[in-house]
Amino acid sequence: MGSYDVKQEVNDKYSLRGRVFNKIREDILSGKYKEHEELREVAIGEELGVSRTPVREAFRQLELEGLIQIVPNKGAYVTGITAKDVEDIYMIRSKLEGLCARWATDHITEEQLEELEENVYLADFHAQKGHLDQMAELDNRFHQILYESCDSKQLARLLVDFHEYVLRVRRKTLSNGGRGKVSNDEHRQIMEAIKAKDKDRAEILAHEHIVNAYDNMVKNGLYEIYDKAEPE
Amino acid sequence: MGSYDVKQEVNDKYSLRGRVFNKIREDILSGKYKEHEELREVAIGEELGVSRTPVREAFRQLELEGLIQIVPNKGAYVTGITAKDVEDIYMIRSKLEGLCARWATDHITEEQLEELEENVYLADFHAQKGHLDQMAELDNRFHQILYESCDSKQLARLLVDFHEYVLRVRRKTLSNGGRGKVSNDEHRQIMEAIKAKDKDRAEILAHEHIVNAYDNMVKNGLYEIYDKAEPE
DNA sequence: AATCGTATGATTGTATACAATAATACGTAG
DNA sequence: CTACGTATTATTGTATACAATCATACGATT
Repeated sequence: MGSYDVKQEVNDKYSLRGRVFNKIREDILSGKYKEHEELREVAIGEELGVSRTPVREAFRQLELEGLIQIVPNKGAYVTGITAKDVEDIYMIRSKLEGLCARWATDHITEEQLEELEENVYLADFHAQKGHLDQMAELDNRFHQILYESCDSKQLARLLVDFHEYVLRVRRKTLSNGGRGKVSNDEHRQIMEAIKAKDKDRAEILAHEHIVNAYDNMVKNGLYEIYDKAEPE
Repeated sequence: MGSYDVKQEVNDKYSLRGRVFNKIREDILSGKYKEHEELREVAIGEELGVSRTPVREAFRQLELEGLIQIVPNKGAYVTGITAKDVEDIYMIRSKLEGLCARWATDHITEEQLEELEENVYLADFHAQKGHLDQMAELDNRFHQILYESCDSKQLARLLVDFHEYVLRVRRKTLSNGGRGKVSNDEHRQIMEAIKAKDKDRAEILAHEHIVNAYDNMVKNGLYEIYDKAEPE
């Protein structure tokens, strides 16, 4: 029942092209390539040991994903994420995560629900111990389970994209200790709403969960590193 | 203020690559290439008078847009849209159109609001006359104005994508006379809510507008042409 | 007759060669 | 010294050549 691989069916990691794509993508997300940095086809090709062709194809896809911007006959540049972009994305995500939780309430399997419970309890433990890495891992997994159990390829694809996109920012915020516990409490409430088959409540809680995450981020001023204004 | 070109900034139509991409895309959307049809690089290249290279790059992008599916070393196939895909996309869109109307309420300019009013009145006229083509055109434009006036690149990009995606289906439903008038009445209500700066109402109305459009489509059984089951 | 294996052809994947465009540096004219 | 124009170089855009993979057909073997 409602469960398929949410991770990149497109661009299988084991083809050359897939590897090139994922590598460049990862390098942008991880911050190796800075904002507005120009990416040269030959340089990246040499680094990965391939010719320009696969690199160019990867560029076209990265452009569509919004990670780079290609200006014809000039070059490819890492897109700058503005503060407004971050806000917009979080607001959009909040709506979609709500919808996802609603649908998950209807379509989640026993196994998935159990993993969700387990996730919450485990995260509680790590929160007490202050294990930030495990917390981050469990947080990712929690949302991923929801994406898988909403039983919608379309929605899952969108949310996975946004989730990874937002990692560029979130990578900084999770090291901020305070919210870990609170965030997991919200996870628990969402999980319990789903368990109780209360779609409306699940949707509202999941929606608020993202809004809260954003508010927390803003409060801590964790995204000031990004452009205030539109990049040119 | 809040107004930039919502139409494909990516893939400028005037580069070769952009033209190739848009042409293939259009041919899929228009139904020239049927579902599950295999697209061969050389054949399409010859048809457009270009080599395989630009075609391949376009393919990679179309894959990411979800219009085709590339299986490594085999070929590119037009993706099948299932009935569930259509439903999911409409539900997702309904949420996002709601958000868009909310934001548009805050950021719309005088000029945009005026064009919105004009649009509604004009559409009323054409509805009475039964001018289906003009109705469709005005409907597109109505939503486009909202995308432009929501003042969010991120949201606008998503909605434009979905809107065009959904055209594959909608192309059939607009020829169905009944809803034209009702749809435009809903447009008017949305426009008036925005004019009155009532975000909550604008959001709800825009949301319901899409849900209604979907319900109408289902009622008329206009998407039975699509796969009932997952394509393989 | 059925099945397996091999050979052949078609198609995609990758690399390279060539063309077009843009950026830079330099030299000359004012 | 500045400004303009030209030459040079670097980089992208496109086409083509070659390699790898897959599908098909045919024939041999059981």
